[in-house]
Amino acid sequence: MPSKMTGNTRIAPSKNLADILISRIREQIFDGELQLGDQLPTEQEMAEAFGVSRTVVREAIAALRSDGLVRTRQGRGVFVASNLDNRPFKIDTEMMNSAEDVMLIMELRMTIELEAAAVAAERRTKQDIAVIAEALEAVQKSIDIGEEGIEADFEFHCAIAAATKNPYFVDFLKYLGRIVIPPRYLNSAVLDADAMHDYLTRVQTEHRDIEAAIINGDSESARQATRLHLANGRERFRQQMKEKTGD
Amino acid sequence: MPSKMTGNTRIAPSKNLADILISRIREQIFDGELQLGDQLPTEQEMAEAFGVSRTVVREAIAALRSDGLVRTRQGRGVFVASNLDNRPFKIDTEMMNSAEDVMLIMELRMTIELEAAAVAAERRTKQDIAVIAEALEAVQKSIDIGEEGIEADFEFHCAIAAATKNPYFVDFLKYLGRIVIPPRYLNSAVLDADAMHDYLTRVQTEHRDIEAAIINGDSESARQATRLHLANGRERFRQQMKEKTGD
DNA sequence: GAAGTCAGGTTATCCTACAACTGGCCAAGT
DNA sequence: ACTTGGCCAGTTGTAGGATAACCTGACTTC
Repeated sequence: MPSKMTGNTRIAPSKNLADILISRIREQIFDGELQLGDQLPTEQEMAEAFGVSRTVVREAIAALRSDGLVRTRQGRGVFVASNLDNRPFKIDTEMMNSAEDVMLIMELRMTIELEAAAVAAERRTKQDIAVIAEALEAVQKSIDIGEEGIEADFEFHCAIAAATKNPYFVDFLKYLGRIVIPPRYLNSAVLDADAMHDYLTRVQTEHRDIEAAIINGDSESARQATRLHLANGRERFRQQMKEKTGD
Repeated sequence: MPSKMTGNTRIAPSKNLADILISRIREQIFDGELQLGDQLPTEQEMAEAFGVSRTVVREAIAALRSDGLVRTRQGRGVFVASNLDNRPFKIDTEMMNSAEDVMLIMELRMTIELEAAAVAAERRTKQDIAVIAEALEAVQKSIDIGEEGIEADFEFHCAIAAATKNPYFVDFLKYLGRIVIPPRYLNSAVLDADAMHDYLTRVQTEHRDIEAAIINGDSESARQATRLHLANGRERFRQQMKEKTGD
C-alpha cells in the first residue's frame, strides 16, 4: 500500500451481492433468455440458485422493479414487464472511454441545441429574452474575471431551451449537459490570458448572434447562427484532440 | 359491473412500502432537501422515521443505489451521490395526459429524425443504403396489404439513424419511439380504403425523397425532405386532434 | 512521526416468522 | 347451468433478531 495514497483515491468498493444479482437478471432480460411477460423463478428458488439469502434477492428485485424491468404480484410471482416502455434512456458514462464517444454525445447534444434555438425563436416571450440576456451577461462576467464561463455558457443554452416551452428539450439538454460539457476553449495551457480572453470574446459574439436571431423571432437565422457556433466549437475540440494524440 | 368489462381493465396493484420510500427519498434529493454528497440518516433511523422495518429501507436504498442516486459505504453510511451523472433520462409516461404532451415529445423526436437524416447523408455506406431501401420496401408491403405501416415506418427512421454511425442517435430514437408513435395517418374511420392507400402512397413518396437525398450524400436536401415530411405529418396529427376535440 | 491496535458505528447478509394477496377449486344456492 | 362464497396452496411483503464485514478515528507503542 503506497504511503502517498490519499483519501480521494480510495479504491471503490466492489459491488455487493444485490448489485451483482441486479446485473445478472438484467442481462438475462436483455439477452433474450427471459422474454417479455415471462415469470421469473420464485424468490426462494433464485436465492438457492444464486447461493444468496432471500433478502439479497428481494433487494435486487426491488431495484429492477423500480427500473420498470419487472412487475411483482404478491402471491403470484415476479414477471418480466410486458413492455419496456418504462425503461429510461441512459448513457453509460463508465463506457465512455474515448474522445470518439464524447464527440458522438456532443453531436446529439448539438442536435438538441440547434433545433432548440429555432423553436425558441418562434415561441420566446419577453421574459425568455430577458433570461437569455441575463445568461449572456453571466457568461461575460465569467470571462471578465478570467474564467472560461463554461457553466454560464451551458446556462445560456438552457435558457434557450426553456424558451422552446418544451420541457422535454430542457430536461434532455440538462441530462446531456451533465454528461458532456463541450470544451469551447483551446487547451488553457497553450494560450496566455490575453489570447484566451480574445478567443472567448469571439465565442461571445457568436452567442450574441444567436440571441439576436431569437429576439427577432427568426428561426432560420437562429438555426444558422447556432450551427455556425456549434461547428466552430466542434472544430476547436477536434483540433484539441488531434494535438493531444500527437503527444 | 358492466358485462362488457374485459380483463385488460384490471385495477393496478398499489405500490408497496419500498416503492413509496424510493419516491420519498428521490424527492428529497431532487427538491434540494438533500444535497450532493450529503449523508442520509442511518438505515435504522430511516426505518424509525418512516415507520417501516429496516428491510424495507434496505430495499429502497438498493434501488436508489442501482439508479446511481446514492452510494453506500459499509460501516459509514449512505450518501447522496457526489454527482448525478448516472441518473437516466426518463419521460414519465404516466404523466403524459394530454395530446399537448404527445406533441411536445413528438417535437423532440422530430428533432432527432431531422438531424439524423442530414448526418446519415454524410456518413452512409452502401450497406446503410441497402438497409434503408429494405425498410422502405417493408413500408410498401405493409401498405399493399392494407395496413398503415406504422412499425415499418419507424424501422425506416431507425435505419436512417443507424446510418449516422452514432449509436446515441439510434438508442434515443428507439427510446422515444417506444413512447410516441406519431400517427401519420388520418383517422382510419374517416377514410375509405382507397383514400387511405392514396394517402399512404403520398407519405411513401416523401420517404423516397428522403432516401434519394441520403443516397446522393446531400445533407441539406435530406434535411429539407425530412422537415417537409415531418411538418406534413405534424399537420395531419394537429388536424386529427382538432377534429377529436370538436366531438 | 510512523505503525499498529482497538473500539465504535454502520452497512451487508442471513435467518425465522407471520401477514397479505392471488388464483384455482369445490360446494351451496338460485 | 350459472353465480357466489369459502377454502387452500403458493408466493410475495414485512418485521425483527443475529452476526459478519467494513471503515474511520483515537490511542498506544516504538
